[in-house]
Amino acid sequence: MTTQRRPVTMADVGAAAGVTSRTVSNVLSGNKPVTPATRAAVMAAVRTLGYQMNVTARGLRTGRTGLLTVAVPALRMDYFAELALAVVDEAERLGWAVTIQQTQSDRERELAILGGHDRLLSDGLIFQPHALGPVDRDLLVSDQPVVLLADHPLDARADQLVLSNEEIGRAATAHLVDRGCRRVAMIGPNQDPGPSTAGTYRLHGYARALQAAGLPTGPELVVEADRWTWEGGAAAAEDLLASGTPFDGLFCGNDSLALGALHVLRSHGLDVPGDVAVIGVDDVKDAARSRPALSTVAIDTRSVAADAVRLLVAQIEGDPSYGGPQTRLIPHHLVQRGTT
Amino acid sequence: MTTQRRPVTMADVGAAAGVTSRTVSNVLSGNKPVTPATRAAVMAAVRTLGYQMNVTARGLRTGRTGLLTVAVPALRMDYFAELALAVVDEAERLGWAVTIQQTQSDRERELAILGGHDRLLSDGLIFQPHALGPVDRDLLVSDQPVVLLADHPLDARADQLVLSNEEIGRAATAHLVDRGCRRVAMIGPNQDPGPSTAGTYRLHGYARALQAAGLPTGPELVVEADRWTWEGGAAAAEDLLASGTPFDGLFCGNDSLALGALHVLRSHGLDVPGDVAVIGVDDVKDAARSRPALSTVAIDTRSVAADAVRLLVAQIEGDPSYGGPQTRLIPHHLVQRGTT
DNA sequence: CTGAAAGCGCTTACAG
DNA sequence: CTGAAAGCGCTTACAG
Repeated sequence: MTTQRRPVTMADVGAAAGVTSRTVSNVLSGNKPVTPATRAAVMAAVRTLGYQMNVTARGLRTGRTGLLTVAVPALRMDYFAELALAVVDEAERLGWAVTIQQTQSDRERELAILGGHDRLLSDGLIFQPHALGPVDRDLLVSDQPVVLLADHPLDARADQLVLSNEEIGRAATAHLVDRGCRRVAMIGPNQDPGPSTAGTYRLHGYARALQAAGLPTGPELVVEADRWTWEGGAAAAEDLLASGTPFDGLFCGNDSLALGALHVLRSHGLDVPGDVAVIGVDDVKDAARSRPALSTVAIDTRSVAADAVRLLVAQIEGDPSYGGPQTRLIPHHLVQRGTT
Repeated sequence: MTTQRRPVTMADVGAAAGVTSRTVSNVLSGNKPVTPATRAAVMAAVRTLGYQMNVTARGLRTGRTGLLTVAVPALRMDYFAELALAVVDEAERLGWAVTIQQTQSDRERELAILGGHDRLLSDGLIFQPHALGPVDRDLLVSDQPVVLLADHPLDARADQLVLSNEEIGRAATAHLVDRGCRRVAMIGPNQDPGPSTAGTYRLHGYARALQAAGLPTGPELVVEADRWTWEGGAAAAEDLLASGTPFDGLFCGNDSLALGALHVLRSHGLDVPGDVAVIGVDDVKDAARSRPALSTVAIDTRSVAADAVRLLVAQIEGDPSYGGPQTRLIPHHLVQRGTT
């Protein structure tokens, strides 16, 4: 059925319709006015010959591919998966397609993508660095349009949407204190892949909230989690319980950790929030569906994605309303549910 | 910082290194042997000038983009989101990037993507039809490499990975019967978007299992769900409870429905599996994490994705081991957990 | 409103 | 192993 014949070109269509490829191009792109009769003849030839535009050739000529790239650490992590899919959805709305790249939090890979060495077939990049930190800010300059999603403001001339991570940690912890917790543990900070991850900032906020309330802090209350996943949270909660450290509140670096920890706490017969109150960060879909439903500091990935796509497209298209690189804080808000 | 200068080309690199663009191409592609001295000179020039390959130009010349497209009904549905992301992950492993398209189960959009009219910048397509059915099989022929993920075998000359949907419905229902259920309800079948969706086939299997066991069937036991989502399952379960129809087993068309229904059943004070046993289909990530954990008929999206990518790449590359279009059944297996 | 021609930046037979 | 040149299939100033 699929005989290997030479693909139909605009010249072929033009020949069949009695015009040149230029007119075919004008008809299909709609860039230039064309008489109705010519348009009809061209469209008829398109159908007869089964013409399909060679998008690569157009891309070479126009310098546009119609593609955006979104690069996240790993899709295995619910938050990044939801974020990447939200970007796909928002971009589609504006007529752009998206390719998803995983950096695996690998420093070399992040540098390659940002620097454009691992040149991707796309017109712009939405990038969430994970292994790169403030030290690397000079590298964060590239000639490709880029929007950074950052865990802290970077001193880079690039559009960035920045989480208020310390404030998020403080707000979550303060909420636990407000709910009566006196010994608040935390699951989340990790050494790898870098010193500038969300966990470190959220830890600072956690410590600040406890100090402000005159409550105890200490290394025995803080458990590392290598992977910010459900499994990572479950394992960390097991460790925390095994350590024997008493605690009546638990702040988890994100919802995936919190949901895993919640599962373990209840499996050990603890009442949540009676024995331990639990709070996470992100408001992933599952947060509202757990039993009890998870309290969290919500980050609206849909609006992050929408802002990122809008900013990126404005850069790419040279939109006059685009006033140059800017840094915006990503809003967050507390959502109280059953676990606190 | 980002001054708009003419981008560096291979000719520029060649000029700086004292060779022509042909040699630069040979060095960067590795297609032809090059003397070490020449290679070193070229690489030095690449670094000095900050050369970045124009991938679009290469694509026009070679006829390859290095991109695959995966088109699913909607990312809002967990199963399709997990499937699309699994394709991204598996393709990355083989050195391909992926763009994700949503059809929104729209017939016109499905036809456009399949027919190649909405020509996408990619070398091949992994496609899950939702609105198209057996009636449309003639349309399922396109000149682009394609792998279909289907709810029923299509009479199309294309690679297809097909779910055994009727058998899945039968196995799930038979499991409930084995566990002692005598009045088994089902949530799932829907009229829209087409008559050939998974729900219809799974309903047949459900009915067959009940008849084989000599157990009652009937319209009052079957609740439609417009959307196969958590919310759809919750709403359907509310309807079922409100109808007053007694039931001690519940087969849901997929896990998302089942998890939503489970939530509602427990909110109404019902014991699962004591009062009602529940089973779903897919084995999405959340299935293992609910309380009680959800029994299900597991479909391994990772292996589906891996097979689809492998088949598609074999087609694209004209792999001699590729023996032409074939139909493969996607394996499934029962996973018993806490809800049955 | 349309034709003839140039050119986007690569890769690849054709020579040497 | 390398140079000079053609060509992939479009879009777009240049003429008319």
